Amino acid sequence: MLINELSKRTGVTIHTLRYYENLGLIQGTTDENVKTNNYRNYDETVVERIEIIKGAKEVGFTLSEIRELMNTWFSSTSTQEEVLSFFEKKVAEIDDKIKKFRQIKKLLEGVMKDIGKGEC
Amino acid sequence: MLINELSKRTGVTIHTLRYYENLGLIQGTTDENVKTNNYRNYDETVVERIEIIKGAKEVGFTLSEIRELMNTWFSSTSTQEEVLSFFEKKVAEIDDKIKKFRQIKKLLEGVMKDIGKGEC
DNA sequence: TACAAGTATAGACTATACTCTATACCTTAA
DNA sequence: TTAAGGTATAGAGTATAGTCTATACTTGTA
Repeated sequence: MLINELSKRTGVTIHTLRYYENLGLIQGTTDENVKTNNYRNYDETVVERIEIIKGAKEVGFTLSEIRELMNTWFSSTSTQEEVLSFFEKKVAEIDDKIKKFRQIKKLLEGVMKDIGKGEC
Repeated sequence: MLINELSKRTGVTIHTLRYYENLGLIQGTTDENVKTNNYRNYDETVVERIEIIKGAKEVGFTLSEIRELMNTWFSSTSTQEEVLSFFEKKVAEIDDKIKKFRQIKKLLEGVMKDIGKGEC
């Protein structure tokens, strides 16, 4: 698919998709048979990558962290140990964030309970 | 305490503290008896507010969301219903983020398991 | 009293993640 | 074939959240 369809499929604007492509987060392929243009084609794996990007962004990863994560994921130059330790680090970070979320949530719910009782 | 001590107590730089004060996230008081300067004093409640800011930032709230949250929290102009619905909305957002974190974590752990088995 | 260190204010600068504009070229349907 | 709409590239502009610099005034200690 071309960039327009990719944009519609993912809900990400064309501008942002090009921005991601410049950063190396996604990669389209040009058709070797067509020499007249430089139109890039994007397949289903690109759609998947964008879904990963969207999810990872929502939970607080920066674009460069996401690039690092995906490069590690899809790379064959890293050793198993490198990949494992990178992912373990990320999982630990996620656990930490979940813990912080729970604390804030508890705090908010505590205040809500007090309000309900008219103690505020 | 003055801004230097506040900075040391909270681990937030003086520059950032002034930035927060400009945004209305914290508020120091000037001593009425001292007319020669405009030095601001910060009490323990300011330290607490900064701890709230730090926590909320870590779980992905923007500074303006935090300001809104704290204004609602400390305000007496909002009705109970307003405060409750604001907090309920935030708790729902947190639940959503925790869910997303779990998904990403599961994804990462799935890959790690595959790597462990040598399936990658 | 001199001077180093602290404080306040304003404004410039930076990084991240877009978002938009200009320009130019390509494709396709009427 | 021409005009509308799609695509690529470069670069400018925006918002958020700092971070730094310059300037000027204040305070406390030697």
